[in-house]
Amino acid sequence: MIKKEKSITELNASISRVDEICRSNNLGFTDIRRQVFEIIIKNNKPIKAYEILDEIRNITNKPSHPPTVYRAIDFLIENGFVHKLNSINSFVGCFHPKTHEECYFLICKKCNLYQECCDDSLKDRISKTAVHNKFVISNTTLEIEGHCLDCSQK
Amino acid sequence: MIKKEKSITELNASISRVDEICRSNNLGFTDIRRQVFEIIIKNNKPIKAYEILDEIRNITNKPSHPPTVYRAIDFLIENGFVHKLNSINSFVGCFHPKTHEECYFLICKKCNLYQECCDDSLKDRISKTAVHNKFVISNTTLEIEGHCLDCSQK
DNA sequence: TAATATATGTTATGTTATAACATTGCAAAT
DNA sequence: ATTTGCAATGTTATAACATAACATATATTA
Ligand SMILES: [Zn+2]
Ligand SMILES: [Zn+2]
Ligand SMILES: [Zn+2]
Ligand SMILES: [Zn+2]
Repeated sequence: MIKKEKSITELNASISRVDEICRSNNLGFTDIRRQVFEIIIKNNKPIKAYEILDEIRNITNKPSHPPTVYRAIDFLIENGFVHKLNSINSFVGCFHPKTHEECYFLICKKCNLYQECCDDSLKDRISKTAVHNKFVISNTTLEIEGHCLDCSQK
Repeated sequence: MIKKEKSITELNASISRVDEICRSNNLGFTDIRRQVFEIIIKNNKPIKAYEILDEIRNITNKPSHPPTVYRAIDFLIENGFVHKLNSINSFVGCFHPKTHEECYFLICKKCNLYQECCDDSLKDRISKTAVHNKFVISNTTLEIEGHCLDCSQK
């Protein structure tokens, strides 16, 4: 059920969409930010900050440092283009930025593939829990780890 | 809605319950493990590993090292006595160990108080999402950050 | 041009967590 | 009673993750 691969078409669409959003919101989609976004979104699996850093170094053949990557990640997260998976200190691209506030995740421990699962009923249920506790949500981390269909059959 | 304080009675009950569970399951509730558990549960708020380490050093007046604390935490988490909050790299005591598999959390960003919110409807909704995606859950991180009633009124 | 703001480069360090190996203490087997 | 095995802890070192602080560059705009 978790898709094995995102197609080139999907990847390009994602990049274009972010490009478009940045243009129309006057956000500087600079070279570094674009590079980091592409590395994340093309990776297909959650990727770690220092892995991104390694790729940047390979691509540019210049010295790069952690703050460069973390700043780009911060920008991408702030604007909803990328999510952080707190349970595994890794980052994933968002395939539907700006369409909702929160994204929830299924993460396969075996093959590392993940899927955003943002159904409204889940969102509603979380809202209700908050309301019931008179709690005002600012952000939600929902990360479901386990095994995808393929991996649980093996 | 988030309770300000756990009473001494509640704390003692928690410690006794863990003691009991360990005894009846032949788990070694050693001095260090007990100390770490007490520090966590008495703290009332999420506590960080190195804060625990500091407390241990204060209590014992002996050199202590990170692995000591992390090993104790691992033991406590494995047995459901303590939870890790991945979104803030902190640890909290569980006030109803062994009564269910997963615990979900409301965490106030302002006053740092937290609450376990393990209602079945939320659990069911997460299960359904997993089933719908043919996904077998091994563990779930659900951490809702925001403001509690008191803090959102200020 | 000068002033301002935004982004990036660079060095250093802070924070969180674990690997690897030595030592201790206790209990079962010989 | 000694040896063996095992679980827990001690200790050193380092890995992995993240940010502070300040310098430099680049682009807008007053
Ligand atoms: Zn998303
Ligand atoms: Zn899988
Ligand atoms: Zn719990
Ligand atoms: Zn609060």
